[in-house]
Amino acid sequence: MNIYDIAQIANVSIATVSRVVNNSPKVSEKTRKKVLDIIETYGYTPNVFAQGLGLNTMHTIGILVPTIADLYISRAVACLEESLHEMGYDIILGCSGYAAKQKEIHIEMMLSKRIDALILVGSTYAGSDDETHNTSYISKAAEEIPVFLINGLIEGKNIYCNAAEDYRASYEVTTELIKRGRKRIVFLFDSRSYSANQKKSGYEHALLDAGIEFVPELEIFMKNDIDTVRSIFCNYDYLDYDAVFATDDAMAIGAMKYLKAIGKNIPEDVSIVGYNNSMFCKCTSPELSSVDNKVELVASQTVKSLKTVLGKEGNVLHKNMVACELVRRATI
Amino acid sequence: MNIYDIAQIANVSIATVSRVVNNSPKVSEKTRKKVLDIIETYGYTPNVFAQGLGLNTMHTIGILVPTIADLYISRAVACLEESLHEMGYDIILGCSGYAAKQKEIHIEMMLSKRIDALILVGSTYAGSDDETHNTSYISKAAEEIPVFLINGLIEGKNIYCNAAEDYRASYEVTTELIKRGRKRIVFLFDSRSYSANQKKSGYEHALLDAGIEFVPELEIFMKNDIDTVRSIFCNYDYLDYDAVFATDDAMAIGAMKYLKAIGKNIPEDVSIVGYNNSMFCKCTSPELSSVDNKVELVASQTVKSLKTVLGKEGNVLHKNMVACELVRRATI
DNA sequence: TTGTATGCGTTATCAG
DNA sequence: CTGATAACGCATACAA
Repeated sequence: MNIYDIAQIANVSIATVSRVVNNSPKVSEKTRKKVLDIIETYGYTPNVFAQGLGLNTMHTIGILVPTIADLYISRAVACLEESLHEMGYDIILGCSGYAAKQKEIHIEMMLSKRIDALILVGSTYAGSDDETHNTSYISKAAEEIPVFLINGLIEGKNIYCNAAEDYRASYEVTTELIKRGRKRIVFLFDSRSYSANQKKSGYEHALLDAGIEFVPELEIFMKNDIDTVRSIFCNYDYLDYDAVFATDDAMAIGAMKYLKAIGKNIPEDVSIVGYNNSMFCKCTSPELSSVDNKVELVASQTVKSLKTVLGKEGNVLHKNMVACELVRRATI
Repeated sequence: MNIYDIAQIANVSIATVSRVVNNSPKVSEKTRKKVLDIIETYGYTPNVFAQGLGLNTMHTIGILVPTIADLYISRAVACLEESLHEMGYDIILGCSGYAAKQKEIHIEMMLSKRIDALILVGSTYAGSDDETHNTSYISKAAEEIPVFLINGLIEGKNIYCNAAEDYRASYEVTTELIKRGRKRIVFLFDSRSYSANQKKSGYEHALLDAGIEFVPELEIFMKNDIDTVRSIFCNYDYLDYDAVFATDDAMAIGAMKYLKAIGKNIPEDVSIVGYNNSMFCKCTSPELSSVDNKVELVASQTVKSLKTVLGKEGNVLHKNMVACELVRRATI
């Protein structure tokens, strides 16, 4: 069933049918109704490929994530999908992992699908997880369609960034720990991504400003996995720390489990703060204090930017930051 | 840059370019190389819309989920995406929520995008979450393309089901609890979906077979949310239970938090078992015992089915079950 | 092995 | 307000 069939049955031209389908105002009510009825009874749906061929768009947004099996990312995608769906867009989802090569391949695949815009979720797309440290493939994509980063920052035309103020949040958390008398704060991180660097920097500056000695050994790079962290944490007893601040909740929980296992009291002996304010925080006892980096807010701001960019209505800030908030539970 | 441009530059016909692009064997090596070089230098990419128009496919698979912000579902999608991407498919993701109306709308939107197959993740698509109890919209979709259910069971042509053996798992868990001396086992569930029903049935039959009285009040329907469960659980003290078996980890954790708060010892006073074996299990203390329903396995089996159905190679079982496994941690 | 011609189902332009 | 017709870019049957 195509537009010709409908036209023939309705005794009109395909142009008229097309107008009816596309809600063109220049169709008489009578004709419109007649055509609409026939479309209804015969169950006609326009062929998106043919539409796409002419319009060069299929009303589709690409969302690329390192992995969807991550609480922070999946929340972001959930939020994005909801708004975009309401706007009539479909989502093409890609999970690229963290390797540059696969990121490029995925973006290329999406571009070839003629998406209307690309959303990159996670700071891995703005950072230096791999040796190349190269984000030129993103700039290249931005030559064809607008690119939106969530929690990443890349300069460039047609690239729009929405991110949490991780530097500030990290600075404030560290400052609060210091105010509470903590002097040897372990900083756990699992990547060299843009946001990880921001967090690290905030941590370091807070120490500096408070006149606390910065001990490089206290910054520990490790895998973001509860069991891994827990099992290797015994290697760091010698550090004699009184607080742990992690760039992700899972690492904080791994540390907490180790500390509890060796009989430490949380937070009396060691304060612990995680990041992302994920559901995990509610599972532990004591419940984990964590930085809420406002995924939903960042996501909805991203959609807002996207809307105005695609609608060509007015200007859009290249960079859009949202404030985080430390959620104090029982580990601080 | 289209096929005509390339043809002109290479001094061949568009047919030849097309053949080169599609790896047709009937092109001389010399011509192939020449065309390939030009394609490379000019950065030509076939227009998927034009391809789709002729072939009526864009090599795209639709994945519909109630929500992607769920650990079980996002793991399933992660697994699906990986395999499908390798096979050259792109993913169109939809988050429908649990209401029938939205499910239908989403499926319709996907069908209009001419996806090659539809994967429905979660038993909500096979159950009776809403009054209508109607899955005819799925059968209708199956008239156009193959539909694959993950953790759902619907009879019908062109519908293929892959699910965990929830009935058996639930039966076995309940039996194990009984063997350990538990007699009043609370069963927590949050939906009337297919798999929830299976679990409930397994629970009931295990009681029956063990000669334990089945107490309807012990089957409690509630929202699948840690805080909610925790806060309403005080209403059930009168039930005098000695075990809690939940159809999702979050509910189990909510119950556990309440029990710990009122001073119960886990598992001495009350045994607790969750479902899905999610990351949450690792966060609690004591760590939560939970049924591993093998998401990754179910997902990869689904992809396998999809592959043979789309490849029209041989028969595919309409129903494919995989065994679960109780992961014993510290709450049982 | 290569080229020609046609169809795929729309949208858009232009003329009526 | 309506209709005829030309793109849109590719795959493919058929011809050479």
